[in-house]
Amino acid sequence: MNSLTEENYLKALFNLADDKGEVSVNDLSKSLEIKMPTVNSMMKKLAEKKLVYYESYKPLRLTEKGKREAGLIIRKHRLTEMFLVGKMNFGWEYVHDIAEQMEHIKSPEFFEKMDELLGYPKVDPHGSPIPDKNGKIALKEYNKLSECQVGETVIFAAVIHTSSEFLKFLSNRDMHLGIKIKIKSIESFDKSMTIIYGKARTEILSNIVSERLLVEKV
Amino acid sequence: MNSLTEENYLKALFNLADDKGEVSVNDLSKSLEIKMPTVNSMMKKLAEKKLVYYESYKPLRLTEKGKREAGLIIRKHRLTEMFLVGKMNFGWEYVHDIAEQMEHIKSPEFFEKMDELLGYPKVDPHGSPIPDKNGKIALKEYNKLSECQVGETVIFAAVIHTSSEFLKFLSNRDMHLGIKIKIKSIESFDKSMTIIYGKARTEILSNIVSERLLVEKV
DNA sequence: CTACAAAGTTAGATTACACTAATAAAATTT
DNA sequence: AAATTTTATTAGTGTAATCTAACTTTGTAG
Repeated sequence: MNSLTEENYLKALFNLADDKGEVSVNDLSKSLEIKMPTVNSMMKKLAEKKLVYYESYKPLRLTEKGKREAGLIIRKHRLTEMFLVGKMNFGWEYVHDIAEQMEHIKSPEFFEKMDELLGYPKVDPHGSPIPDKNGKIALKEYNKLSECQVGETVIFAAVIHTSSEFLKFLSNRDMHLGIKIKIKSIESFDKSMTIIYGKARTEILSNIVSERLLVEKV
Repeated sequence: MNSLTEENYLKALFNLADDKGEVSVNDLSKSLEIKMPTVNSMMKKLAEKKLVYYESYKPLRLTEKGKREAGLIIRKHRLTEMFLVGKMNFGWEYVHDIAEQMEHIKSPEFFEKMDELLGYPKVDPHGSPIPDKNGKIALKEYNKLSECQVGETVIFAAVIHTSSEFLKFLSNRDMHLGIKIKIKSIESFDKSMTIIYGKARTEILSNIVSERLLVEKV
């Protein structure tokens, strides 16, 4: 059994992994706000437990076992978020901090029940996929809204780097997952984007915003 | 803010307190399965934090502040148990272990929402009172079934020392909170009790069992 | 009322997880 | 290619929460 601390390292490793699955000690240190020497020794410990491949001065990688355990923690986090929004009427901007604590609860039955009551959802309230019972995560073929062209119509599918302020910003403009968005124009000097959605509603989004919105092409 | 460990000591102190509010180091040690010297030093720490009155070789007592904080943890525990039974369809024998973990979650909004969704319940699924938002617990005037007389009719109101095996034992016999129980006879040699309840159902309960059932006189 | 047992305390060791300071390796800039 | 910066590691320290062993105080049984 892994400690709460170990679980937090595993989750951060999973979330920071690039396409090769590699993470630097430095990035992990910054993400967890824990100094590098502490991270370094924890990596040796996780390597002992066969959760991480560790070699001096090389990037870190989760083992299959590590990926599985991280995936299961993320599964608990995202199921909880879904439950809080779907069954307890929380707004999507309030659920992260609670899920951050609930994800460490040891009780397969509890999360099984949540999953069942929710009807086995595939994504969480922010559009992120929920890993399956083996910790496997389906990777979605989404595009950033910022990379779409003028004239395209897309479906708003997920948000990345979901701070509660940003989520409130979206809610205030009635921008919910699933809505259709048409790109009316893009300013060349700052890449700000004018979009149309809902009942002929128009908004101008800065590039900072459009980079955080993931969409599906129709 | 108290650590998870400190919270567990506070809760145990609250639950073990006798009518004077006194707890011995020894009892606390046994209850937590933590050796006496460890308990001893933790008591000094909690005394520093004004949560416990501590004097060498004297029984322990929670301060008002300590009682409040313990009560609030128990509130979270019992609200969770109620939620698991009432909103997630768990049997009453399965909820203790999950609540034991959830009671440490820091999020007033989460428990507020639970309370609201449950319609502000006064007792948990085992009949134990739920402390209010100030950690104050209403004390109930229940009697042990074992102390009732032949011929009396009482209402089953709560269980004490609720192990999951014992709760299953009761469920298997359709003995749920709120049912009427009539005492038909008591054997003098072992105090075993023959009762009638439900649809003219008869059962014989050992004294061990009847001591754990709390009832209200009608 | 003394002796022994039970309960409580003190002292010192251990483990997990964090830190700072110093050092070493790798990457980048000039 | 050398110098500099960034990243990574090692060594040593601190705190929280646990333990065992040894000692002290309190309560009780003869």
